[in-house]
Amino acid sequence: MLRFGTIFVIVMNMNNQNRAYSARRWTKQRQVVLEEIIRLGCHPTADDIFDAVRKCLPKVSLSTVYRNLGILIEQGEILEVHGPCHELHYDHNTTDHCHVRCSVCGRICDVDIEPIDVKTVLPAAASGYTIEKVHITFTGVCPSCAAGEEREDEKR
Amino acid sequence: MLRFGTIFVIVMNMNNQNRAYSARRWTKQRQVVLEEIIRLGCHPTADDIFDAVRKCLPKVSLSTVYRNLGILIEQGEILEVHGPCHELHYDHNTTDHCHVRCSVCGRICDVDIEPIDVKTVLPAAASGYTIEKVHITFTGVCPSCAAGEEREDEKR
DNA sequence: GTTCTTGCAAATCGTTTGCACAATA
DNA sequence: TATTGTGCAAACGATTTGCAAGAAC
Repeated sequence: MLRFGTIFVIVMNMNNQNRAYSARRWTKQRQVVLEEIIRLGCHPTADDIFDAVRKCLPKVSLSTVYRNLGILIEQGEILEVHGPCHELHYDHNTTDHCHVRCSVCGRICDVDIEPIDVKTVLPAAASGYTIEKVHITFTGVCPSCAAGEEREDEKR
Repeated sequence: MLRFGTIFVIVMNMNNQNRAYSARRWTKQRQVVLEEIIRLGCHPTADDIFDAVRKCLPKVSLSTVYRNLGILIEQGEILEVHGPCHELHYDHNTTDHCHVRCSVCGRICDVDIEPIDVKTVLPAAASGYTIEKVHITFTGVCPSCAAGEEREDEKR
């Protein structure tokens, strides 16, 4: 899926034949979804976000959370991150950065390294490709799991 | 999920209380699944593999394909790769390598670059983490889609 | 007042599981 | 012959969609 950042409003309405433009309304639900992603920090799943949002807005529905996640992604406010399982995680840090995924607890954290200079590896890498993005994800054991790894492993 | 390569036989039977060991049988279905992944090349999905296998074995079921994909992963014969959508792709190239994902056609290809020297970025990257793996995925437009991109885009 | 957004329920998609029968070692 | 693997159907979890009522502009 291509992402267009802030020009989403045009993309969003490609099958809305009669109108060239459709404005988004800023709703309480969307605001709380975004706030909770930021507050929760370490890359929550849709379900984590749903639980958090429900504390503010008890009547919110899961589909509203999903719809707003989609909108926030298109607006470039958040990013999708693939977790170790088959669920997506959401990240409010939209700058270029990498992720570390703990293979024990499954938590995903940001890595603030100097982005590897992709241009130096690209020509050999993918001849003919026009590269738009690079995703780098490390998998390993986080400090807290390393400290108590036996215990963590026994739990599963 | 941790992978243990060829020692899977022990891991596989953790809840098979009475036996310490369980041998895998080499079935026609498993063989064809592996053959088709190799033949199809460019990282097929479970469904692609199912379609291909069905041409050899018309009565095969999708669950058999999934079960054998799981077994082949545990045996270290193939790898899972996250695609652009919510489906998994499978890769018979189990050496260290990167992927390029075309944002137009969605195809995933291998990138044979000299793996970036992870050790040089690691200490700063994830202090305290014991890194086991690095996944690098490029997103871009492949040569064939770049040539006919307008047409491809119109199709959707 | 228009039309975007919501909440609900039902649908969908990819994947997994339970079970009786078939195949492998 | 013992036990693994299969095919089928039904279950599953994550996500999406249709629709009528509600909210934003």
